[in-house]
Amino acid sequence: MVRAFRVYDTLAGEVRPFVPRVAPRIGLFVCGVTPYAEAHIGHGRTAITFDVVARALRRWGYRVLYVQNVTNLDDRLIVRGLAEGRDPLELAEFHFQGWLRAMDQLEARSVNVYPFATDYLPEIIEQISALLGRGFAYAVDGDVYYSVAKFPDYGRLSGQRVEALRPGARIEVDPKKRAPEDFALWKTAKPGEPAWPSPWGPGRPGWHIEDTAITARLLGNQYDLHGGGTDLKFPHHEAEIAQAEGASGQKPLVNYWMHAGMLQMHGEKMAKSVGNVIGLDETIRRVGAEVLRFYYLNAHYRSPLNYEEGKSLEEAREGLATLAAPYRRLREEILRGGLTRPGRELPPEVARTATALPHRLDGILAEDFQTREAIAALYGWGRTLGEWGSKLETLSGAALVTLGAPYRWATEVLGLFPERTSGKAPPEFASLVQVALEARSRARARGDFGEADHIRQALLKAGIVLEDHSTETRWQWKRDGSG
RNA sequence: GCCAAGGUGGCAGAAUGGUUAAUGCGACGGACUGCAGAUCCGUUUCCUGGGGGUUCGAUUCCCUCCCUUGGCUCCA
Repeated sequence: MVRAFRVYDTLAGEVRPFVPRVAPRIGLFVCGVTPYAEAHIGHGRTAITFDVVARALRRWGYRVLYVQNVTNLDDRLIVRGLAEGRDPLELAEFHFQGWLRAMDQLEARSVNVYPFATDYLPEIIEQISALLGRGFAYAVDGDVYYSVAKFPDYGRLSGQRVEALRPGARIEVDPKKRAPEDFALWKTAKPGEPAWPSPWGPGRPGWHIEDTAITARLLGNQYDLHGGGTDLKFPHHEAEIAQAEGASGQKPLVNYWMHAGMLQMHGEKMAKSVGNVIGLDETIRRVGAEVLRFYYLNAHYRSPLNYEEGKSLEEAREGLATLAAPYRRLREEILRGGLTRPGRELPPEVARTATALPHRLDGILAEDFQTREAIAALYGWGRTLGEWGSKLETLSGAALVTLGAPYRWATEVLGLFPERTSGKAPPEFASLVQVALEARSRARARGDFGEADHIRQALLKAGIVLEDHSTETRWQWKRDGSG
């Protein structure tokens, strides 16, 4: 019924078979963004990683509930809001809408619920109360902290020993804490800050507690799969385990932990704090969402991916173009003749390969989501398809559809080659281009290549790329003049 | 300092206890073209950080050293 697969579990430190708690259902939670500013391409990488995970699981017959939280209240939002004279909640909403638009362009629509932290205040307060009641937390003048010493497993996920930590290495230690490793569950509001009522006075939740309050409500005290960037392993995910298992008394919180590798910028982590970020929106505008998506998937999700300005995405664009070209041709052929077009059938072995390849690709992804391996295999098929070249015209509609099967797999699982091409020109535009092409053909026929090249150049400036073939000239609409 | 993940061709980046270590980019040659591009064919045989060990055989497993990246309490 459902396909078996294996995944690298951070807690186990190895690739192991995935067993859902209640097959075929899988509860998936991924730490989402804090929308205090425009997202960068590092955030995009994590989102695409888990988008493919969710797509693959669904294809394999699992019923996935994919939850990605939105931290719409936090210190950075407050600081930013104050600086810009905007309400932090409104600021969060604004940037979250931008995030959603980017996700839509990137074909990442697999999230079922984007819960906002502020919609789960009752659950958060309930969980903090439970932790206080069970002795895992303590209150100090309106703040509530988790006492890490009460939770012996703390540090298991990241392999850290609490004694070996260096307090204050990056963040200064809050003097109200009993121990430097303790973390805030509830924070008193300072004047002018957004605040919610609580048994400990008006304030707001700490960062870690929102996730476990949300998952307890939506996915239960225990669930299957938790994802996020590796930078969240410690302390965020350790804190989640400590909170949830402490509050519910049930363990483990999750059965599998997946962590996506960092996107690096010239060998350094891309982060606002480092000041080396490249915006998600501007990148999508510049190279197109599909190129960016391909760039992410052309590496293993756990490996660090090094971004080189002026090189990485340009290389990805070339690589994607090579892979996409034969499929574009195939699609044009299908559109021209339709599915019912008569013609030759495929040689049996070609048909067999085309039909079997998607299953082989599933097998590759079922081994810890090796998207790069799958893409490598697709290139092989692309070459086969390319060899058919002009012979495509002789094939039946059904044969053409069969040839496209591996690419349709890529659309379904990897989200590449979307049917909806944003660079599609409207019909009236197309007929204008056609007029120009006819003029150029006449010029070429009479040997006036100066005029022919002039037309070609003029069209190129408008973003139209021509390809002369033996019997016709095809054209393609590029997103921008640079491509 | 401690913990974690890595070091593979010109570059990016896979995989595996065993025939020529994938794939892409780039480069070069050829076909096609008025030219170019796109596409197709071919070439790019000397690539697994250093040093030990286990093994018939190591890039893979073990030890050690060096280097890079991430984390060390509100970073995806």
